[in-house]
Amino acid sequence: MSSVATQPDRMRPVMADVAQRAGVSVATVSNVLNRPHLVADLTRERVLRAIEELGFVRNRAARSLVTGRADTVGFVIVDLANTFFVDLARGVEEQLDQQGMRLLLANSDVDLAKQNEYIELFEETKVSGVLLAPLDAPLDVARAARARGLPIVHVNWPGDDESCGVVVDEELGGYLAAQHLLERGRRRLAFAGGPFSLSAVAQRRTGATRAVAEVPGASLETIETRRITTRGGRELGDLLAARAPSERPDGLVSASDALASGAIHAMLLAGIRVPEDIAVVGYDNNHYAHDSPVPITSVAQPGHEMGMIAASILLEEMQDAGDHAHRTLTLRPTLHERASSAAG
Amino acid sequence: MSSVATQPDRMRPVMADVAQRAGVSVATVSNVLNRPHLVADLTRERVLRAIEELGFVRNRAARSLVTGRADTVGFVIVDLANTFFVDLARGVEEQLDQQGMRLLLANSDVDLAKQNEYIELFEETKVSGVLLAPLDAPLDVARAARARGLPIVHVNWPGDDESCGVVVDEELGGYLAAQHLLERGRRRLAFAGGPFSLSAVAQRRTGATRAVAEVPGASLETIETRRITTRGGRELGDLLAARAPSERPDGLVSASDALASGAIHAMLLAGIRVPEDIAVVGYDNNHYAHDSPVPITSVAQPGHEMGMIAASILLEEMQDAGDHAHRTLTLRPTLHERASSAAG
DNA sequence: CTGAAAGCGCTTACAG
DNA sequence: CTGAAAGCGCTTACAG
Repeated sequence: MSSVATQPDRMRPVMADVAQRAGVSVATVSNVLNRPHLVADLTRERVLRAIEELGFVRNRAARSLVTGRADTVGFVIVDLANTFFVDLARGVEEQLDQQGMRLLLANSDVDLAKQNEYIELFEETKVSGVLLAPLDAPLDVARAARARGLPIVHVNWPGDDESCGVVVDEELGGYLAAQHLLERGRRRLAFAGGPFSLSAVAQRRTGATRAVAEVPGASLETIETRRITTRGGRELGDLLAARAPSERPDGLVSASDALASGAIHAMLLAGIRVPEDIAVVGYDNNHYAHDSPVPITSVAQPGHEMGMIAASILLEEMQDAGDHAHRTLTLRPTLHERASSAAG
Repeated sequence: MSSVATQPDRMRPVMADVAQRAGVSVATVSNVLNRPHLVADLTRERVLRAIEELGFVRNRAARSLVTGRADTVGFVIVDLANTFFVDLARGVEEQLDQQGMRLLLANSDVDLAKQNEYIELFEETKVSGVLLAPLDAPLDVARAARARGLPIVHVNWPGDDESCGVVVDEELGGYLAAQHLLERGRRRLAFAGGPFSLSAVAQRRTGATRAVAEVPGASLETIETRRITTRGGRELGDLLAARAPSERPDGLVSASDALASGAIHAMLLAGIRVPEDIAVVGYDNNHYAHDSPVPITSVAQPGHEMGMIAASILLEEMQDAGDHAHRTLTLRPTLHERASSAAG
């Protein structure tokens, strides 16, 4: 620009610079990097030294332009603030690592526009595949990208005719929670959570209903809450405390640990004993379950395992694009027993 | 491979395909995408239609190979399970969005090897800059990448002669916490946290010491814990409960909310009242602070703001590589008052 | 307003 | 074992 532009552009060295310094061709430099066994020992050492001295870093853009492949996978995550998804990401990374693939993350933050932008970014970047933990909304952008040949696997969301998915059996989770309380002798159960427009919450409730139907004399009432946070839980606890003791359930299935934690807190303050008066089961098995004044029995979703499985399905799909049969894998949640539902 | 490979390779369309279909040259297709004003209306429409019909997606690798630029920034994060860093990422993304830049995340998971791998991955991918929230360990890989011309800004870590950083004043945070307790009339303070090899913990302690030194008759004891988790907190609470009441502090500065939450839990179980017997201040202002049986007064770090600032410094560094003066920006933490330190 | 051509930094047959 | 050459999919001066 300026007339006295003496400042040399700090040029990042490229393969040609390495080749020149080592006194070989670029093909040989490339071979040292990609098929070192083809190169004579002394040549290889010379090239390696030149790379070292120059601080050469290979340009992946150029590399993958030629090979048509990338060793990177993208993961679009609906809500990183939820540690369940961080567990998922860890599982994915562990599986990918074993295949020498790298993982890049994007947080869509429960925003459909962002989710779509990140899917497109990954597609343009030519990652070799995408993992998508979507929000509860239409997936047409993902579908279009898939139609163009980008392998996409759904995580925490079912697949369809043209894609795979890995989910946890939410219905079973609700069933296990209610069944556990019934086994403990509880008969007047309540299921709390909401809004029921969230499919996971609705399915958990369905499971609880099924368990109760199997036991004569048992009943289930439904309490729809506005949210499944600790605040929602405190409102729930206050609501139960305001009832006459005979009108209260003796077992509570809560759609989240946060909700359970808030409810327990409010009930303890009101003099209701947990588990003696009301036994409680939470959902998610996260820190709320451990750190509540009364440790909470909880349904755990296998996040890490789910991530590993989703990653291996994606790898499979990336390899044999031809004869791959799409499927949805459903994992089983497990119940972790703690004080909040101890035998009364 | 097989002899009857009749299955046509599902070819992703490239610019040449679009050009052919639209009856123009690839240069014109490129112009439609990059400088649409140079192209006649009718031609542009024809090209756009061809793009649409073919489902053409631009190859970023090829693009950035030519331009030498990328519109992507990478963020290497030490621990995504800590919501503070998720807040940070949100701030970064917001700032980047305004400049039309995209953000890719990588979780180093408190693992130095991973941190280094991701820095190198981003460098090879030719992102235009990197944000690094590092672990408490040597940064030579980052330094080397910077020396090769990759702009890197430290987040939650100070800069040095050749790099910028954005940090929170940890010393001030410790000072504010202790000062608050002193103002509430507490005189026998304790600072709990650890290990002190973590510089943030050590600095918070230094701040608490300074506040206590300003008040005649006030004392501060230090309790080094093995970790700053809720479990560490319960051990801490048990330890305090085991002492004779006269030997206990009347104010506790805790290096994290998790630690404070665990300690409060254990103390309540032991019949120690919070805040009457011991007032408590936590650190981080995360969910533990809100959701504890006794809501916890806490020192908040401005994660979102920090992310925005770090991103704008990086953008600045990416633009004028020449006359950029490296600096470290220090943000002030704030105290959020809750029941755990209410006036006794 | 449009196109032919060069070139970004690599990898990969193919000769030698 | 090594190198010359073609080409991956784009963008950008430069002619016309």
